[in-house]
Amino acid sequence: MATQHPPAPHDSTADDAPAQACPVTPVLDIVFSRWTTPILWTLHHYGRQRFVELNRNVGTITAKVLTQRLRQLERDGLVVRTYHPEVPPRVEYEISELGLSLAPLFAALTNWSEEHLPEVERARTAFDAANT
Amino acid sequence: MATQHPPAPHDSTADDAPAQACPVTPVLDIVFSRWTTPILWTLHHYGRQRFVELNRNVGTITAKVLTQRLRQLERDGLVVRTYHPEVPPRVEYEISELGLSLAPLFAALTNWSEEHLPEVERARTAFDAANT
DNA sequence: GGGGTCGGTTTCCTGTAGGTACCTAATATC
DNA sequence: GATATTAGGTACCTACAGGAAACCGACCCC
Repeated sequence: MATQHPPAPHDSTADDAPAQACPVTPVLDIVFSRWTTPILWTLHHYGRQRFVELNRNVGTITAKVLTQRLRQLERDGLVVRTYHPEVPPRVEYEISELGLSLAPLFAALTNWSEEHLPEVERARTAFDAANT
Repeated sequence: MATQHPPAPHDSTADDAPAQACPVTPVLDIVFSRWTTPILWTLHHYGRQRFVELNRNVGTITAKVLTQRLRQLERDGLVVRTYHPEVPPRVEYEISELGLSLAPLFAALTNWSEEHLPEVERARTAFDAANT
């Protein structure tokens, strides 16, 4: 599960600790593990949706992976799953209040993207040009 | 290289496009691909460092992966590599100005972490308790 | 001439994320 | 009775990221 970033947490004994102390690491596994941002974004953009809708609206994700990610997001309290025991079963997903609290973070992200992405682009072409 | 998030970019034709249009996706590959945050954090925390120092200061990363990530970060313009053609070669890495522009983003991240991580913790234990 | 240092590079090997395909229960429709 | 539907679950397989270890060149020390 915690395969995305450095291995062991740490007892946070201040300064001899290397980058495990990097304070953002745990958040990344929660919010920025693969597919989670597109899912959250889709839920935020289209509102509450059932499984198949979500499956269509998020890009090319397969049903298996979608359920995996949704379980994780549900476990972390970022999305709410409501199951209706009807005859063709109906399940709806929506963003939780905790999930909505990520909004400023996403805003900061898009903001940085708008301001600095072209600069990254330029750096890349310059780098590639320098290494013929 | 772009293995972390949804497949193809998109010509951004507004509304029929699904989650590829998620505006944060490209930034994630740049800033939040594996090991990049610990590296950036270490460079920011300890200042300019040479390769072996960095290798020690970032947690358990291997030299191979460290060079890969540093190349990527250099190419994206987030770190600056200075090579001194001395006898035991000396190479120093430091955060670029563009890299420093990520500071508010990291701040937002740590801020969210401090405010909401316990809530995630609670959600997890509640979820695990509900699924005996 | 043997060993050490620095900044990598190369080769080999493995774990695992993720894809494909097929299965289910319960009903409704044809 | 055949077929479709929903929300997944399961088995199998593959690709690739990343770890381990050996190697390198140019010089220094001993």
